[in-house]
Amino acid sequence: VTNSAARRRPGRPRPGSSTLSREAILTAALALVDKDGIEALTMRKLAARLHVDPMSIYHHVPNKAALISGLVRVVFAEMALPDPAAGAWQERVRAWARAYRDVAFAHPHLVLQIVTDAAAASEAAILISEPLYAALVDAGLDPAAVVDAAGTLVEFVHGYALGAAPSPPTAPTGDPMDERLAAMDPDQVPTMRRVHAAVPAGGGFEAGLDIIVRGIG
Amino acid sequence: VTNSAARRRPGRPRPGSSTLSREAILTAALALVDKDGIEALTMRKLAARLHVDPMSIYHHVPNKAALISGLVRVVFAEMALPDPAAGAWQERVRAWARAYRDVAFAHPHLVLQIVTDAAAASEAAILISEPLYAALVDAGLDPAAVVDAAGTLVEFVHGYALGAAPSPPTAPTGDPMDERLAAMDPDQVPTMRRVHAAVPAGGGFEAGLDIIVRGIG
DNA sequence: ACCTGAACACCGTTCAAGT
DNA sequence: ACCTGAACACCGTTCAAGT
Repeated sequence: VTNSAARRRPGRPRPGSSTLSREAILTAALALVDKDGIEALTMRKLAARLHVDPMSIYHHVPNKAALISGLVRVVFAEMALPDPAAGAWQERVRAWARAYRDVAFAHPHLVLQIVTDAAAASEAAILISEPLYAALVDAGLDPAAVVDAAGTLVEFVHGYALGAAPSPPTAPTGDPMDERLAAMDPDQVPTMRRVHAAVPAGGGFEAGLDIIVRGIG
Repeated sequence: VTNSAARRRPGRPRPGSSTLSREAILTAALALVDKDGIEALTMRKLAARLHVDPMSIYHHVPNKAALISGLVRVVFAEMALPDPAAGAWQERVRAWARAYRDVAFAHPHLVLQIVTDAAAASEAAILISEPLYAALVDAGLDPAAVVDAAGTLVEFVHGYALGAAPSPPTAPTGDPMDERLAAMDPDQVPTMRRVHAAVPAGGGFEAGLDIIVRGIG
């Protein structure tokens, strides 16, 4: 799918020779991001990977922002939708949330973009929500409650995925929460110290699902 | 707090003349970010604002990542903690969530950093959580339930704040959800169309709080 | 000790030139 | 039509030099 690295010459490629395409660009970009992180996604590095002049990319993608939102679109399209009508609504809601979380987890270096572009994102992002809405309607909720429940769940998944993602380049490589807590004046955070001493970790994603599903019903 | 713009000369500043400081740098950086967004925060632009050579900043801040995490720290320290023991636990939890959300809303261009750095962040981020933990303990929850409830709430606020924040530079300027939904094949998203036709907007933040508080109790 | 300026190794993107 | 390469206007950061 790339031009020959050995002899790269200007001009329209001869017919039959492999040609650059939007799809090839997106595939290579996603591989680059998955391997080396979003900050490694550079028009120049991407071009090198495709054995192409950096500027060639601009004939298939208007700019870098469009490239990244194209990646988000690809990732959404990959989401494995859970079986639409299997089991009680509670379990369908849970299955949907796990599937959505797994979209983000499948591309940890892209979580930030997935989460922040989701609203403005593609058809794919909307398509994905249909089974969630269906499960909530089957729960007997009225339309307003469906919208609220879906929004709450989505925002929880977003927050969770972001927290579990690898830190962005700007983030400080902080001590784990427990160490930091241990170093603080106990009088300032008495409840937190007591609670965290008893239960260091917490139930994570599933515990959050339990709370939200219970709050919906 | 800045050196004279008119005649900027090398060498140690004469005693008495105003001097660069970490605090002055953070203040100027936060003002810059609040006004023009995070992508406008450049060591060079920041230096220009301080009437200083770009490299002078590096004597007070090790690098740009540390500068940004310093901003997050400043913002957390600004959080107005709700009155610790006022009212029922439900209302205290709600008040805490609103206060935390408002930290993010006070600096919309910094939401991404606030949300992603929160875990690894400062003492301030931990201090802030104490009243939430206290309210949840007063609700009669055991330690494991406290950790789970706090985590769920925080992740919801993170997701919500991120969704409400101004789009990052990479995000596509998407059509609003409703337009996009209207343009899609009705057979693909029947439930969503029906629900959104009845209730376009949803209850937003407060609706989410209702669901989570109910799920906790 | 603290600030400066040139320099290095990068960026995204425009534009004219190739075939 | 599609790819190229030089060029422009930026970046963050190192390093030696100033006082």
